[in-house]
Amino acid sequence: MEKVSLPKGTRDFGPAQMAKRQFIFDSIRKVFQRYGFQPLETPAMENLSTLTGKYGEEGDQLLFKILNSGDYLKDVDSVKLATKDSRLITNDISEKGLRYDLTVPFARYVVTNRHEITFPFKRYQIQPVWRADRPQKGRYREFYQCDADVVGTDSLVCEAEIILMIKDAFKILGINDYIVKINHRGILSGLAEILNASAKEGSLFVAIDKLDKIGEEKVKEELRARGFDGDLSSLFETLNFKGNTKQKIDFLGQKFTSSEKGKKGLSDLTEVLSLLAGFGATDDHVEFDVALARGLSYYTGCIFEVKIGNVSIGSVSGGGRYDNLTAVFDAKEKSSGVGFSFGIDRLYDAMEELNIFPKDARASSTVLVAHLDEQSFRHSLKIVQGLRENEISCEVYPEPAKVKKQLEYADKKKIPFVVVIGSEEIRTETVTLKKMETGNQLTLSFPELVTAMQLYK
RNA sequence: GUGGGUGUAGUUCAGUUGGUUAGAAUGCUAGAUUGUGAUUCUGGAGGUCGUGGGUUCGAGCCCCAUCACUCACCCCA
Repeated sequence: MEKVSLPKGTRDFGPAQMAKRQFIFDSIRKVFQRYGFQPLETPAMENLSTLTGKYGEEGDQLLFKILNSGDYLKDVDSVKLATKDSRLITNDISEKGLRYDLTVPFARYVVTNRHEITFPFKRYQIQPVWRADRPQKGRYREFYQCDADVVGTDSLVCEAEIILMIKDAFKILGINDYIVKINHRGILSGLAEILNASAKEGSLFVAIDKLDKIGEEKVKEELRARGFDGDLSSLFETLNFKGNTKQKIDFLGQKFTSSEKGKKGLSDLTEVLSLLAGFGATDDHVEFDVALARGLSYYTGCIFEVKIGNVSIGSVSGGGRYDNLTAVFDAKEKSSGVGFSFGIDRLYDAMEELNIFPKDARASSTVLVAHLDEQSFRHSLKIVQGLRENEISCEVYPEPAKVKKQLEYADKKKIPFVVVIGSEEIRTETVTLKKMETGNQLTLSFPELVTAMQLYK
């Protein structure tokens, strides 16, 4: 057994995986830029005070904390230390933590740089985040998020554009079977009002969010366990209502006659769909799901979640509108924001499961130049350089070796073409080009080789 | 934090009620083929059976502990 290993929940990405990952990164980056978002990067670590308290009690426990440098125990109160309760001394020995998501560092950035920022500010950010929870399928301790957020406008155009960006990205990635679920925090509040349960919204939402996963009976059980003992039939009548988005909105309109929050939610949704139509887009793949609940501690408006069909992976993207994210850093700062995030690692897992990565998601050379002896090795250097001048990625086998060995190398690295140089080729000023896939080979002049390779590209 | 499952060759896994020298596939390596890979044939290397203890004449197999990995719950991308 190897003694060296990786921390739990972290992974290496070899060349084959990186080619696929970069295909996803590039596709998403392209979409973000197409919609006018600008790149931003923030440090891997933030002050712990920036991070704590933003993700709920559960989230605080999942933060990776960084031990202070130096003799960090020296000044810790000896009474506290004697309790052996590590939570009591966390703040004394750690003042930095790894970021848990990209939204909070973004809010911190907006507050720190507000004088330089032109609002509405649209930024995208593709960086790793870290969570100290127990890894399982589709869940890692280090993973990438690809966030796009707009801060400083209430316009529902942003919501509509989020839907458009998700559709665009999935089109480029070749994912056809997916659902963009949309709901509104106001609609959830409306449901709670009808049940006279506004005081314990949180546990209501967490329970109904599991509806499609565990079923109606289990949700009822959980609700009763959480103290909802009244009549639940109206709630489930609403949750189970079948129909298209417009029918759902009409149906809820009758329920929400007395709920201002509910009505606001419905009018926002209606407007988002209307704007979507204004862009000339359909609402294909978009589903209004009354049971969708997420990010309860900070979302205030529309909420989104994206699921891919026929894969065992949870949601691959999510987002929503938060009215007061920056207010947690500065009470005077109340910029409304809206954004969403792609989970790259889950997209990767889903695409791998569906086997839909393009065949040419490859990052190796197009051509390997092989040689037979010292003289042809020298000659092959000129060939390689000539190919590079024509922007064809290629490499020369770096030492004398049997042709067999050089071809095996090309085969293993999935290099599609090999140019063989020997005394015959030098004498006639030609090259022998072999296509690895078929084994066919032909004799070409150098300009013909360049043309052939450019056509292939 | 709670609960299941699995640890045997580089990798994926067999291994009978406990019985002598622990196997296969694949990969690696050398050759058949001194200008041709992937396909074919022949040979070779590679294992402290996760670790520590116990039961037994005898343990890969049974018992205990421990570690690692993995799946699920809570929560989340």
